[in-house]
Amino acid sequence: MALYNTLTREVERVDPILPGEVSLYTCGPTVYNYAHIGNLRTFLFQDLLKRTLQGLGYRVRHCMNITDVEDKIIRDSQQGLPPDADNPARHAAMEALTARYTAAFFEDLESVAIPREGFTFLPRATAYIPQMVSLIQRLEARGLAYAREGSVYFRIQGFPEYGRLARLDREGMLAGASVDADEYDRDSVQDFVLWKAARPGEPWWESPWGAGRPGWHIECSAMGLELLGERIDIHSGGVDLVFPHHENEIAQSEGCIGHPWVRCWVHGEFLLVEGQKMSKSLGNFFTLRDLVERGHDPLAFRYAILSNHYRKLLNFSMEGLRGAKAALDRIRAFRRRMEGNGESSGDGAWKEALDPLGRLAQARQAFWDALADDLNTPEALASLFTLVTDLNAQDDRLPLTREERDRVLAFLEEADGVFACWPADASVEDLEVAALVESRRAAKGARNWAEADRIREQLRARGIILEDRKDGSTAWHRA
RNA sequence: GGCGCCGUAGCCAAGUGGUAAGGCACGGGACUGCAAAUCCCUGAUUCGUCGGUUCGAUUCCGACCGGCGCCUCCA
Repeated sequence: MALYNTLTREVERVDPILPGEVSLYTCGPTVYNYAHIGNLRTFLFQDLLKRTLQGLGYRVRHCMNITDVEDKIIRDSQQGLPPDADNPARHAAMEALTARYTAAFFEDLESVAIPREGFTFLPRATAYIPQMVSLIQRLEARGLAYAREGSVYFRIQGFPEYGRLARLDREGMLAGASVDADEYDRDSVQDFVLWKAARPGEPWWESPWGAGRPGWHIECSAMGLELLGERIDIHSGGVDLVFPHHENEIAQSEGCIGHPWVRCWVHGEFLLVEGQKMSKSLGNFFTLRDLVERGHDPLAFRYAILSNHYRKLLNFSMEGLRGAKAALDRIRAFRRRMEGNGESSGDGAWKEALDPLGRLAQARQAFWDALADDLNTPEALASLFTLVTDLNAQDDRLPLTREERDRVLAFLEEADGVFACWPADASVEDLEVAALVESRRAAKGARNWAEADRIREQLRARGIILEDRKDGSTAWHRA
């Protein structure tokens, strides 16, 4: 497995610290609203990374944080509370908001085939306040943190490595800095906050520095160190987290433990919508729920995202989403075909007979090689599609044997372990559909085409597409 | 100003110092009661532009044009 490491700006082999096991920390959501499709792209990329590692035989210990304390959460949750509301009431209001959006978040993940059970740890920031306090104290003891008026800051000057991940030089940072240096009294404007003193109207926790709440970056350091340890194989997030979030995580964590923390930093690119950055004012802001309301298949969205390389800017469009659905349908149709027993039309020119199992082995190799090479999904899918084309052609003339079909199905299942877009149809609740198909068969037998078409249309209206076969049988699938 | 990314057929997109994968859409044909699915055929003499290195560059170097990101809200 090779990945592009932001730290070195090169594609590097991943050599896990423990043989056969990869520790993976991914930056999760801030739960103050529904996730938008850009957020989802990042989570899908992380899911792809995990599934690929698993497909290549690694066990993965995956930790994703849930950020449930943060400025926007506080802003939105405290509205409507009386000015004199006490701290327990403020916490309760905050938890009500975050519980609601956390639940919505996992619903969204489920519908794009990211199961909650796939995570080893899903820590909420507010459950790790003691660990954060302890981490800050250790930084204080090492002279890397200092308190000012109830807040605590990280001293950049004490950490020479600062800026390495984002490749920022301190002079440049100073020049470009646009900070409200008045708000807090810091030694240097570049110093960032580890612990924020409570302000009126905010929920707070007790701490050695008085009432306050954690800074944004400290949670990931505290939870990562606590749950995955002092040496982590891979840490990932969206590109926008490179600076300052991950840079600051490195400073905090390594400043504390005194040695390198994460081997490989991996970042997923952003999503544009119709050529522009998503924003509510441009009217191109979408949540997954918006797409589903418009009748789109959530798995088509998953496919649309995964069929582009994670390090490239992806220009999302409805046209692209429809294209993704069409491409996906081709794979799904192929799967159904392999589940059946084959029907040869037996004539027509074609390329040449091929050895199905040999061809399959070749495609399988190419598929995994592509994924192992920095998650090259476009190439992996290309190998899958050429297999589909070749075997369709072969099956048209010389039906594959049952054993060959089963071997192909096993590979499709294996590939779906990563893409999770063409699962086996598990729905059997449609005895009704079967009954209608049967009565249509009778109508066809009587050459009553009008009735046959009427039933076809009736089913189509319910999203069921019929496929008449040469042997007189009729297969069906959902649109 | 600093750091960095991208520009390949109508759209999406992989890729390599040796002559352009794959998907969607389009068109023609086969098959079909009609469909659906599938198959066959068809599309860049060319990889933003201009130079350079080379026997040879889309791939390396330089300049330019165009689009974009980060430089303490942000997936």
